[in-house]
Amino acid sequence: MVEKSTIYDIAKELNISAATVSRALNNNPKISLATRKLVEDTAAKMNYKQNKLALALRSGKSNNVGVIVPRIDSNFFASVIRGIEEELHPEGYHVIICQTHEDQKREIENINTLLNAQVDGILLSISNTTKEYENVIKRVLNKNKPIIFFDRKMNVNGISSVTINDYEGGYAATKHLINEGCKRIAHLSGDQSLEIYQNRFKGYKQALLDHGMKFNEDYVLRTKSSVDAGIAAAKTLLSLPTPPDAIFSSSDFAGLGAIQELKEQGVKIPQDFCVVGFGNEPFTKFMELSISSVDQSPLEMGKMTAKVFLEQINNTDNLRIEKKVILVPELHTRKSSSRHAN
Amino acid sequence: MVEKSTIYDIAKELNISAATVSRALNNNPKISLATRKLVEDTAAKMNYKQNKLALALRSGKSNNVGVIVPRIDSNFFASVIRGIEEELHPEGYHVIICQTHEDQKREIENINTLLNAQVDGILLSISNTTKEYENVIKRVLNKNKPIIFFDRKMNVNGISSVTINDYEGGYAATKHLINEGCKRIAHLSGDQSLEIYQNRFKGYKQALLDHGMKFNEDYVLRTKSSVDAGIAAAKTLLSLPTPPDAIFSSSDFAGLGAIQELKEQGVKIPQDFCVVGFGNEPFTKFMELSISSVDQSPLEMGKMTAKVFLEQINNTDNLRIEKKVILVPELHTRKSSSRHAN
DNA sequence: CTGTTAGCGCCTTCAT
DNA sequence: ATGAAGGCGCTAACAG
Repeated sequence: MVEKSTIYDIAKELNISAATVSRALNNNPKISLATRKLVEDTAAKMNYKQNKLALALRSGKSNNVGVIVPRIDSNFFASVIRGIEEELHPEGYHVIICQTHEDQKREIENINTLLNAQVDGILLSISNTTKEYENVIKRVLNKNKPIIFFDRKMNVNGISSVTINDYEGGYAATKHLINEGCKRIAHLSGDQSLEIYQNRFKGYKQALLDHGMKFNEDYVLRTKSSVDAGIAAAKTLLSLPTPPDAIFSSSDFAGLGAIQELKEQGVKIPQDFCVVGFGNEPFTKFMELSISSVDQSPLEMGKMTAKVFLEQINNTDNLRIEKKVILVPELHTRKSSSRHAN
Repeated sequence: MVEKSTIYDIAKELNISAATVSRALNNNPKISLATRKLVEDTAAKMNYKQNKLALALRSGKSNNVGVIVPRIDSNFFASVIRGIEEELHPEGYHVIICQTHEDQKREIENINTLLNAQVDGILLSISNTTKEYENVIKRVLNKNKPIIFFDRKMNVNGISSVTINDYEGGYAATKHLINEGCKRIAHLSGDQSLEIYQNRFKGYKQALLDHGMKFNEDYVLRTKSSVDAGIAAAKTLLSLPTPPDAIFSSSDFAGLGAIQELKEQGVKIPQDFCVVGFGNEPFTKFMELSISSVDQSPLEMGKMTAKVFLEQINNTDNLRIEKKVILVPELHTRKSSSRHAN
């Protein structure tokens, strides 16, 4: 058994040309049934496997797609990637993963490396927004390779994106708290340089105003997405002269931290204080005091992102498509905010 | 600005040969400083980027590594992949992700696709064990490409693996329960066709015997790794004539389900019943009644797997190395099994 | 229906 | 110090 065989090896074996072998293997119609059969059998016998690298070099198509995320070990991003992979796999594409760790330098570096590796497209959730960054993005566009944002996007002309309606998510969460009778709703607002957090904040604010409630700056705390940040935030809020009676957290982790601190201080949830998070992390459902949260349907988002990429790559007319897909978030109400019968 | 340039474009621009350009760009010592500088500047000006695909075809080295996992959206596998990526990225390798969904057919298919894509190695956590499968694995070995198992391995000659000591994990968890005073310890044992679950089971059994406790077949339930399976298992156990007073679950999810059912039936944890899980999923720590669990240090496992791969690939002598790395599991005791002061 | 040729972009002998 | 040539493995255009 030969360890590695090329179409040339098969050709030599059969005393025919490599081109014929190639044609036979690729189901080219103008090949006699006899030779096709012969070639196929010999290929199998010699354990021939097509070298996709050579094919890629020749065709200019690698069938690889780069995916860039801040980190992969978060339920959200892992699920998005799962969706992407599941949608792309049947189409013969491979997914190459890169992490940025929220570091913009690494993000730009990753984009360049992926381009050098000749990926057919890049799907990414940005870490940051600057002018320099925008230029790099545009360079990708110039190469005529699809680049698609998911979740964390940036407004650049000609670039498609798949996001959820964060505004609506923030609005729904806040409205729900209002319906539960909460009067002073605080907000843990995340990194405001990112659109997603801006929009959750806007939704929160608008919901307050639409329901005749006063917007209070003191109730808005900029927090990181971590349990500790949530604990700290709750401490701050509870020490206010007039503490709030509810929190809409833009992050489940911060929400969890807040709940821990509230309990620590003997605050009764949901009777005296309600909490809603964002992200629908698995743990929100598992807790004894389950946490209400806004679901971002990451699997769906991944699949949709992949679909937009496929549309774009299969778009033979040369016109550039710009598609903005906005998924609808879904509020899952759980114990942490359910005062009425459940 | 040219959209795409090759060394030939640079050569033409400077009226020199492509070979010289290549040499200059690759820091070949026998190039005059003048031309090198010239080439570098022009390359920058023309926005030249090396085509890694061509390089890969020529050198037979793609700098891609395939990683095959049952699924990516579990904390464990996502963390392992993170570790792999972090270790491999600085070395210039890319990580290509494939999911099997525990389907052996897809696993074999994935291996073949990765080989055709000319990856430099394959890191995988197997889904299943059959003779056919073993043959495919051997075929990879014959190609002289490193293949490394992590977590879920299979004993094949010449293949390295990185695992944790599941036996020890099971032993420690069980011993801990004994120390807490539990007398009738049950075990939710997972898919016994996989080594990891076999070993956790063995550790459990041996711990019982070593401490003069009786091993009771009725207390061992084969369960899937899911909350529902845990609920069902708890129901079964509680309906026994002599129900157990503790559970060592080979899965955190099943452990969680069991806890939910125990509470449902009014059993007091940890006073009347202790539970220890396996995997140290994030939620085990977050619960109000936090769940004791055995940590598998997935990040470490990923990094170690990558290191073993690098060792193997950089091993110039042709001798085949077989390395079995076994990480030490760490029991995190939490409320679900802490009767004594915490 | 099949063979010949050429080229994707790169690097590396072998010359000079 | 540089150039010319060939080949990694594949397919598509051009011949017949």
